[in-house]
Amino acid sequence: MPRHRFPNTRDRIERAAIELFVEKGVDATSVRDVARAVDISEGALYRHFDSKDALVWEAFERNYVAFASRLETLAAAETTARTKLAAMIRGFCAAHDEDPALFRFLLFVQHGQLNKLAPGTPNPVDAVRAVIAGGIVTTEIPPQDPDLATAMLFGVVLQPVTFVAYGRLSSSLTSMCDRLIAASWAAVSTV
Amino acid sequence: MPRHRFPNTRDRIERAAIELFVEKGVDATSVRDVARAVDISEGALYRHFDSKDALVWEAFERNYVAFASRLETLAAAETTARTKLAAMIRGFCAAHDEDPALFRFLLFVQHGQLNKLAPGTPNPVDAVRAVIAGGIVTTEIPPQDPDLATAMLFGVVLQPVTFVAYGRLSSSLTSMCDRLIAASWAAVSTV
Amino acid sequence: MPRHRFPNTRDRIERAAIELFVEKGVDATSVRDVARAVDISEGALYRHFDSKDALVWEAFERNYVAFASRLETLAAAETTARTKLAAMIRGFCAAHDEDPALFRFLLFVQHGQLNKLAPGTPNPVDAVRAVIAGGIVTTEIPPQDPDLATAMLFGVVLQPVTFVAYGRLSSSLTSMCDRLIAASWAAVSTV
Amino acid sequence: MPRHRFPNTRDRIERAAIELFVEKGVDATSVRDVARAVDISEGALYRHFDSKDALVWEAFERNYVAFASRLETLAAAETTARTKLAAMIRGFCAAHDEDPALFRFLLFVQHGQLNKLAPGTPNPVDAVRAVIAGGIVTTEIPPQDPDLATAMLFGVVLQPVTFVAYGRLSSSLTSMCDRLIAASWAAVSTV
DNA sequence: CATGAATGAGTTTTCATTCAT
DNA sequence: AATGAATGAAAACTCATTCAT
Repeated sequence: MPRHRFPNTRDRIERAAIELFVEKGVDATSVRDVARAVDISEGALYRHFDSKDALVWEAFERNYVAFASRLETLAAAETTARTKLAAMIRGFCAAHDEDPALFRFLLFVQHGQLNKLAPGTPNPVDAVRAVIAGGIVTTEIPPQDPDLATAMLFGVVLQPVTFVAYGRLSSSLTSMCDRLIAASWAAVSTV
Repeated sequence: MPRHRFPNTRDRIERAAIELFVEKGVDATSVRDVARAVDISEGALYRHFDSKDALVWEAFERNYVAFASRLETLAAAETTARTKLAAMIRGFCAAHDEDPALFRFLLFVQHGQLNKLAPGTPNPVDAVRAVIAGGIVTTEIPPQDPDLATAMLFGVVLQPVTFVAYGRLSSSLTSMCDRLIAASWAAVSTV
Repeated sequence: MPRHRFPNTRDRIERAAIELFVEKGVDATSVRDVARAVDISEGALYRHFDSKDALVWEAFERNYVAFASRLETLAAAETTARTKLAAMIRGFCAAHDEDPALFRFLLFVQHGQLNKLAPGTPNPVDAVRAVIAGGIVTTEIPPQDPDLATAMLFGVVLQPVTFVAYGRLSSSLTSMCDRLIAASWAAVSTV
Repeated sequence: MPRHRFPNTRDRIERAAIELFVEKGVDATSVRDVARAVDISEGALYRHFDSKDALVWEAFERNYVAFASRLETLAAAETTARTKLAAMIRGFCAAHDEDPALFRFLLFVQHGQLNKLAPGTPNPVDAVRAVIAGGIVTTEIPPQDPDLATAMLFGVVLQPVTFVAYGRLSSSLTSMCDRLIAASWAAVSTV
């Protein structure tokens, strides 16, 4: 049951904001920039969001939690740590290729907001970490600091995205996905 | 080779700026913030830097190139791709632990400036990429896209730094260094 | 003689506005504040008042004139200047205690509007002044500037209200009423 | 030892602000209005005051406390409650006639700020109240609530100022001063 | 070299008011 | 009557930069 039938102003604002935030950064994007992109007045924007901060936060939180849930669902459909991680990495690649701007907003522009989420809220970092920690328990993955393993896996998957963003890699993450899965598993398994 | 034996005003400005840039972001750091941190007037700052942009750029470029040279020197002292990469990763870890603020400024806050460097200027990305490309030529490293391999290696090394920054990992990168070397090599070798 | 037996929207708006105006001041009270207090939309408020200024003015004028008439009626029932003034001061005290917010709105928040009333419109200042001027003519009150005498009487009666508002005096004016009457008469008689 | 030799910008801002605040009210006076009156930019004003609130507060506090001290000095030079009060009322009248705008700013526009002063700070209300309370102790003044007596005295003295402001009385308070003294004493003595 | 006052454009936000539904 | 989205002007405030001293 969507809030409105067709792309409403609120969603259009959020969308334009995400694109500008990724392009220029949050601080360098003014409320005026966003309003212009949506072709409404600045005042009208405040009917839909209490403040610029609220706009940033709401654009982040909803999508971030949704992405985490998506990852969790993908993992739940698999049985081993290895296949769970593979499914999740495929989820990262698919999400990136479906909507690179949103992906970069969530994982780069606003990733520092992660610790502002209410504790226990689903998030991609904890989703991956839980699978890795589980894999260590079942000995599928050698004993090690699960946080470090999580960091390395994120690095293998996300750093190529920044190379894409700066034109050093071509834009489809999916096309590299098998490689990212293999490399991630190797990184996590080699202690 | 410092310009003066004791920190001069210019260096104190650059130092304070880097710390503020890392803490709050470049846009959110005002010239006033920097001047206050150094306890000089705003006007005085302009005796040393033409503009805020110039301050940001000079703080970035000099240190970034110096770091790249350091990495290249470390690599040059080794003979195989594997030992070159290991030495460079040790260089990353050492640089981070010596000066985390500078490291994060160069590799995160301003990494997007990389493509504003004059082509051919030494930089860490090309330094690593060159070794990987060489290793592929000598068959030490399996054939693959050297940019993707470079991205993955950077990811393995840098992502843990962001986990350190957000308190998810303890602060010494050096203590994880051997692990990062092994994991990087595994990631790069597993195609 | 209320327009309707139960408070209609217009009256509820006026009432809420008066309370907010007294609490925060007219300028600091937004149309939105008023609309929220009455739980209607901002647009709806404009069905009942042409503008914020009109709301302020109508809330003032009607009640101010009504209060003046009430004072005049009280005075008319007495025969001497002294008893007329006493009756009017009792009227002030009763009006305050019945509805302190309205009283303060009329006599403090908007008292500066007094000179915007059409000349000849009944108002408390002229009501009191007329009795004092009459008392001077009949020699009940010693000869003096009737405006100054009016000012002093108003001061004796109204200043305690501000002390009540700031918590320096307890809230019932009626309980001090005899004292105010005696003091006013003394002030006006001592030349 | 003034802060600067000649009328400096800070003082000119404060002065212009007081006049505008009295004329239009604090809320209705914008920072732009003040800056224009002093013929500086809005930004420049913020070099001298942290905020509009700070401007209002600093303009109030310093002058209010100075006025209170002046009253206390006048009272201290007299020996009886009656002569102390007379001296203070002369002080009110003189202060008004010297600078009506400042007087009205302190005693009307911002009088509600009184309870934001740090407890124990000299202020006109407490100065008058102390003399009245003392007079009750020495039986110069009949037993009564000293707060009510203070309120009435303030009323007798201040209400004529509002009548001056609205053109109902001529502008010199000093010319009415003996009358105000007599009336105040009568009001306070008649219980 | 350094200061501190000044500027003007820009920021986020609020507000009274309008109007299609 | 009522709503809620929209507007445009104005509010308070910040900022990079300049310049006389």
